[in-house]
Amino acid sequence: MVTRRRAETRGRLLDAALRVFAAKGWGQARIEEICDAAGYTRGAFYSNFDSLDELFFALYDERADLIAAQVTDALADPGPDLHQVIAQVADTLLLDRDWLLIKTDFLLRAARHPEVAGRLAEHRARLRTAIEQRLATMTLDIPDVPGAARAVIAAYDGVTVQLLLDADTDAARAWLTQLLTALLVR
Amino acid sequence: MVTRRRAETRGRLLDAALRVFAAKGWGQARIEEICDAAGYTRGAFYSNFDSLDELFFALYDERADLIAAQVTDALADPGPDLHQVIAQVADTLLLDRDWLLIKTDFLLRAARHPEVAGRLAEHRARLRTAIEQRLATMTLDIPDVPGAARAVIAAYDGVTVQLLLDADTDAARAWLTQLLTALLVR
DNA sequence: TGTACATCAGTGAACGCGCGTTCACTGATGTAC
DNA sequence: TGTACATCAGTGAACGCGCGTTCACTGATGTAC
Repeated sequence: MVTRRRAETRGRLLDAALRVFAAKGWGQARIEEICDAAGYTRGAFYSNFDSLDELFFALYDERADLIAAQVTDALADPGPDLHQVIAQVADTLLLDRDWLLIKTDFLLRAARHPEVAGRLAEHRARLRTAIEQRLATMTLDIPDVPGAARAVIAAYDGVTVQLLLDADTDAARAWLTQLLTALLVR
Repeated sequence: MVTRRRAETRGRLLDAALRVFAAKGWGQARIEEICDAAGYTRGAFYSNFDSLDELFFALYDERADLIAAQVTDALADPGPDLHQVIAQVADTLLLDRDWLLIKTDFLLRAARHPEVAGRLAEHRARLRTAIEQRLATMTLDIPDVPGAARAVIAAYDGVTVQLLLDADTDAARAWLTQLLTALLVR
């Protein structure tokens, strides 16, 4: 049984980790820094996690679930208009620059350590499936739905790079909307 | 004056750094590991560079110049056919997974440390300009050339993510070709 | 071309700091009566 | 609801390893004659 105190400590450590990992990046984030940010000493960390990697993975899983749920949610709304759907996707995917930073750190880990790649692949597959299902129910004819879904993901990844560089979320959303329109509206 | 010996050592350290940085990533690459890979001891490193960052930046600048020159070169060839140009761009940009890994490390550094972002922005601007110039001379009418060039970059970035994950260069090229065709051929 | 000398480039042992990890401890939390 | 006790969660000092950095050194390279 997990006591309330324990769950709270774990939660605060995860929240602090999100901020510290986003700011410093995996490999530069220090255990003590995360504990400080969460208001604990290092022992609290070792009482809840075996290693920074475990914390990083827990954090990734937690946020990936959250994002996937948000996207699925946004897409479940049966808006009849493709432009509306595109705007929804753009808004939902580009919410949080901190998450994009962490996700990119994770991408690099997956690229360098194939045994880690599964987690990321799964998350991407979930997003892709949600998008596919939405595209399939559009009134518009999309000849190659799986291809179109992959194109949406590629556009998202491409715009992510730009957003990481210029930190202009509004511009990124407009840009993603424009790209998706070009890709999906023939 | 830089002696031949010195230039060779520097070159070997840069070559070794490319491999080690690609394999381990910035932040995990150790000075000793790079020196070992280059066939030197740590003193050689300190005789040629002040810090790992300086080496990393030197490496980035060197490769960025090389890639920019290759792209400019490939695009200078006045192939009359858009499809041909697209294939050339796809082949030239997705040559070297090691470079993509390092570039993505650099992207994250730039995202977290704006004072570093200039170098990357400059490199991207060079690529974009080369693409713009090529698109402008096409016989086809492209209504928004700067926008199309940015779309090419976004597609490249998006496909890069996929290539980092699955390490399938051929698939990535085919995929980039397909995306560029969808974006440029209306 | 050969020799002698000066300078330079890379060596590798030594030092020390940052940080991960451990552990005896204490105050907080939950349970039994 | 109050008290006594047991267990648990987080504390923080201490340890030690990995690795960045220094520096006295030596063999390599280049120059002068």
